[in-house]
Order: sequence, then structure tokens, then C-alpha cells
Amino acid sequence: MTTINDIAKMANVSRTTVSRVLNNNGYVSEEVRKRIVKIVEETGYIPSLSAKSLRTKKSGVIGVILPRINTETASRVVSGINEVVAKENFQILLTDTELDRSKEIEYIKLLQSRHVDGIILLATNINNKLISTIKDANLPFISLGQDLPDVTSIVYDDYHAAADLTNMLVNHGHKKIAFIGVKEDDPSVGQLRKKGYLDTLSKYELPIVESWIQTGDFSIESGYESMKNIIKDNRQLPTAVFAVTDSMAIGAMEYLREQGFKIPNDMAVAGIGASTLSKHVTPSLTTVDYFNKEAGEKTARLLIDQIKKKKEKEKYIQNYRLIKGDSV
Amino acid sequence: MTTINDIAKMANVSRTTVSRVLNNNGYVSEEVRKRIVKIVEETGYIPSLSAKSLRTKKSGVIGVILPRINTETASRVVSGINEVVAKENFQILLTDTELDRSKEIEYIKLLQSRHVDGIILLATNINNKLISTIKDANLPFISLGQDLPDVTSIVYDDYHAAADLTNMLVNHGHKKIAFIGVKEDDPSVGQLRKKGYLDTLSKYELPIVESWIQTGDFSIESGYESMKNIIKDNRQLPTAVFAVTDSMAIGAMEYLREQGFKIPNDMAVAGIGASTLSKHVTPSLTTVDYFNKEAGEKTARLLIDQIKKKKEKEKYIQNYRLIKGDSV
DNA sequence: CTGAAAGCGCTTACAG
DNA sequence: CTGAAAGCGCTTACAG
Repeated sequence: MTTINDIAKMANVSRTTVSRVLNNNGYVSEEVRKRIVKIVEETGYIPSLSAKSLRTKKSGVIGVILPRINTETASRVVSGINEVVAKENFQILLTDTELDRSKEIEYIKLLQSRHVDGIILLATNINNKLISTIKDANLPFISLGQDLPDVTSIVYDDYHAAADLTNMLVNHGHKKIAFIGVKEDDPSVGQLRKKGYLDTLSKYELPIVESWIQTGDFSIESGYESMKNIIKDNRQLPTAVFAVTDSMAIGAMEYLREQGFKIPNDMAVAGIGASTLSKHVTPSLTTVDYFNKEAGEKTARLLIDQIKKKKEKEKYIQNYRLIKGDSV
Repeated sequence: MTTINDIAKMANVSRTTVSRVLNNNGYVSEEVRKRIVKIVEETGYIPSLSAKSLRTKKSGVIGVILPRINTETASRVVSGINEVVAKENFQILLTDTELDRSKEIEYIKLLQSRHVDGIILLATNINNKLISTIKDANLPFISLGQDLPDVTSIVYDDYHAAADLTNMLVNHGHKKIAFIGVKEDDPSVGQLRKKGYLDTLSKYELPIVESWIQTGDFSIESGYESMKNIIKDNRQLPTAVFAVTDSMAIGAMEYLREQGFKIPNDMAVAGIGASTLSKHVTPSLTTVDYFNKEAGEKTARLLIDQIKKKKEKEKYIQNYRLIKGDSV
């Protein structure tokens, strides 16, 4: 492999000078510069970023920790991150916890050892060990999706989105509204979206029926099963169901269709996420667009700002938009 | 930051010894080992992988070059790659060309400068500059999706998948079959899938009608527009349409639905990709499953084999499966 | 405008 | 079983 020393020898200069033309800093005479550039091109010399990084303590790499890469939300976010980051000549080092929490911590340390310049975590939970690991890492760090204490966080407005959606159902005349949520160890999706639902029911003094409140696991199948549970007790059927993710809403729709329910006449359905699926399923699903890609872009921009100059830790709330489909 | 020197001092040994316990190689007395391990834990010392990589010429990082991250195919593949690679303690450095070809070459060089141990390219085209850049990089390298000369390649069986699908349409009594393809500078999707279609028509001596052969750009919208073009000349309507991707097939279905066509009675539709959408759209779409995630896993395994011991360049063909939906 | 020298944090023959 | 020394390929004060 050719190194900076080889180039220096070939150009009859010191490697200091070569370094200067490579990085475009410091004074170098036009003549020498040209000579070096020519040799670099001829040899196809590629500088070693490991060496550079060891020396400068900067890697030009941003670590991203995902709960699962192959979900639409994650890939939209990564796409947004990448777009911003690539423009600034950073690359993404990708890690996927596959929903294993201990890996979040493991990967933070790993990314640290790789000297990434900053980390973006698509968080799914909050715990003390996580917080302290982040603090110890002492790196530019942003949490997307959960509000982590003492960490710059960008969150979706889960409470209001869920409340707005429930409200929309009420405005369409529904008084019996079922709910498909996820476990509450996920503060954003599990707790806030549920609270938005419950508070809205209370506000209108609507019935909160235990068997109408089910817990899924984000998957289409769990939406299907949850819907089955809601319907099981057919002495009291709801007229609408709100699932906290599109996937679960789609699963619910499928069960309803199988059982001969007409959507939205026999049962209205709503989800969250604005998935491609929500748009192309029949009837189209009423949902909430969280602008995941934009959220990724914003996160990346904030992280890069933080890398370039230390900033205060801040909290941001991402906006959202209701999309009225034919399922309501 | 604590370094190996700090640990050595604290443990009253040389850094050589610390390195030995960290990497678990060479002889170290039990007593010394324990002392060092304890100090490492107490200090939370994290070794610098940049330094290690500079010295050992291995980074533990695999570069992945994608045409677009936020497509279902890409995210499935990456998920498969990651699963295999993470188990072997490699990480993924992700780059996204956003369909800009010159970036494929740029990113190969970039990944090289970052000393990745190997590269996986989800290729979309073939050109000499690309081939020569790969050769010059002289790294373990695998192309997924296109058969690149002199490069280990894993390809989907585009020709036979397209032929089988067309064949299925013929078996369902269709004699007038339209086609929505993509540009032919993509050898796999643009050429092979089209050839599978055309050859099957020829085999059965079915009419090849120019206006029935449209070219889209992978998007749902382009499927919609292509279908519109096919229908425009309503003196001669086909009875079936085969789109080379699910997205374009979905777009076609949407236009058909708008125009009052019943699927599959007035028009049968088929795609390729086994997208989530294909399963949940109504009617469900007849398609081909390419097992993208498995392809990713296989690619990763091959690359790791290649990294661990130099191997011959080889060619692999990924298997596939027809999925008969209600759209045919 | 240019170069010699130190140093980033590791690993690895080599010697004992 | 352990350590001193060299070296991976860069950058950066410092000096001239």
C-alpha cells in the first residue's frame, strides 16, 4: 500500500508538506502542490483514515443504534440521517439491537471504542444504566423517540397525536372506542399514546372498558390477535378501534374483514405511522404522519452542530399530521 | 481518556502484558491477569480500535453500499447482513448512493480509506470503471444483485422468475400479457426480467405488442402511469399485466381500480418482490419472493469467509418462490 | 514556504 | 511468564 511517506519520497518533499496539500491547509508553493497532486493521482494514493483518526481524535463516523433496521420507520429515519450526514462527509456506522436492550449499552461502548464523533440512538426504553452509560461516553449524543433525562432528545408528540386521533373518532360520532397498545416499558409508544387515548375518553366521559384495551407487540399478527380479543365478548362491541401503530391497525382490519365487518361502517380503524401500507390498503387507513425522514434529518443536523461546537442539551418535539383515510 | 499505558502503569506491568490479557493471547500469570482485569473494569477502560486497526490492518468493519436505504428490499438485505456480521463482531459502515452511480465508485474508495475488511455492493448496473475500481481496491468484495465480471456475485434468478411468472399467467388462460419494466442499464431487473417475459411469450407464440411494453422507474407512481399508457389504446386491451417490481404492480392496480377494472377478472396483475404491501393489498398480489434477508445473510457469510481466508471468486444464484395471490 | 521530530494508542517479533 | 523497542500512517506545534 502506498503511504504518505511514499508520496513524499516520490515528490522529493517531506511528508509534512504532502499532508498540507492533502488537507489544504498551511502554505505550499503552487509548484510543489502541483507536483504532489499529480503523483497522488498517478499512484491512486488513498490516505489512511485510521491513522488520521488516531492522530486527530476525529473519525468522521457517526454511530446509529436502531431497535430493528427492517422497519419502515427505522429505514426512513436512517435515510434522513444519511442524507444530512453524507453531505458533511460523515459516514454511518450502523448497529441493530434486535430489540435486545442490553445491546444498547454494549453498542454505545463499542461505538465509543471506534471513536465515532457522535451517536444517535433510536431509543425504545429508559433505564438508569442506559443513562449512565451515555453520560460516561461523554460524546455528542442524541436520543430520537424517547425523552432521556440529561440527553438531547427529539421526540414525537405521542400524547397529542393519540389524543387528536381519539378526538377525531369522537367527532365522527364514536362513543365506544377500543384500543390496541404496546407494553408500557416503552414510555413514548406504550405510555404516552395510551394516555392520550384515555384522557380523551375521560374528557368526553366515554366508557373505558377493560376488554377493549389490548396490548400487542408492534406486529401485524398482534394487531390481529388483539382485535380478536376485543370482539370476543360480543355483548358489548365497540364501534371504533385505535391501534398505536399502523401494523397493528392493519392486523386488526384483517381480522375484522375476515369476520365480515365492514370498515368503517361496522367498525372504524385508526393507526399511527403513515406507513406505505396505510395508504394502499383498502380502505385506506386513517393514521398520523410523524415525518420520520425529516426527524432523521433534524437529528443528524443537531448532532453535527453538537460535534462542531459543544451545545447545551436540549429537548425537541417533532410535529405531526393527521391523515384521514377511508377507514374512519 | 485512559489508554493502555495508564492501565499498565496502574498495574505495574508493561503495556505489552496488558495487551496480552486484553486480547487473550500469549502467556500471562493468573495473578497478573486478575490484577489487570480488575483495573480495566474499575477504570471502564475502552481500547481504541483506531489504534488497533492502524497496527493490525484490520478494522472489524464491513462496508455496505446501497442504492437506497429506505426500500423494503434494501432494509431486508441489510438486516440479513447485520445479523450474520454482528455475530462475528463486525460492524456495518453504511453508504447510500441515492441512485447516483458515480457514488458507487466514490464510496468504494472511501470505504477503502477507512480500512474496511470487506465490501458488499448492492449493485444496480455494470460498467468498466466500477469493475476496475473494485479490482484496484483489492479487498474482499461481493456484489449482490448483479453479476459483475471477475467479482464474487450473488444474483437473484431474474430470468427464470420472470419466465415462471409469465408462464403462470399463460396457464391461467392469458394470451395478451402486458409488461412494465425498468431501463435496461440495469442488467438484472431491466434486461433479464424482460427477457424472461419476452421468451415466454415467444415460446407460446403470443403477441408482443409494443404499446403493452412500458418502462417505469421502480416507483408506485411509474406503475400507475405505465398502466395508463397500456390502457390508452383501448382498441386492443391486454388481459394481464406483469410488472417487474411489486411497487409498480401496485401502482398499476391502483390505476385499474380507478378505471373500474375488476382484478383479476378484467385484468390480472403480477409483480416481483414479495413486499409487505403485496400481501396486504386487496386483492393480494401475485409475486415472487426473492428471500432478500436470506440473500443478505448468505452474502455476509461469504464475505466473512473471504476475509478469513482468501477464496476464489465465485458466482451464486439465489433461489426464489412464486407466491400466487388473488390478483391472478 | 518547508522540514525534523514527537506523538496518537495500539501490537508484535525478539530477547531474556 | 514478562518487557523494551519498533512501527502502523498520519498531523501538528515548532523552528527556520
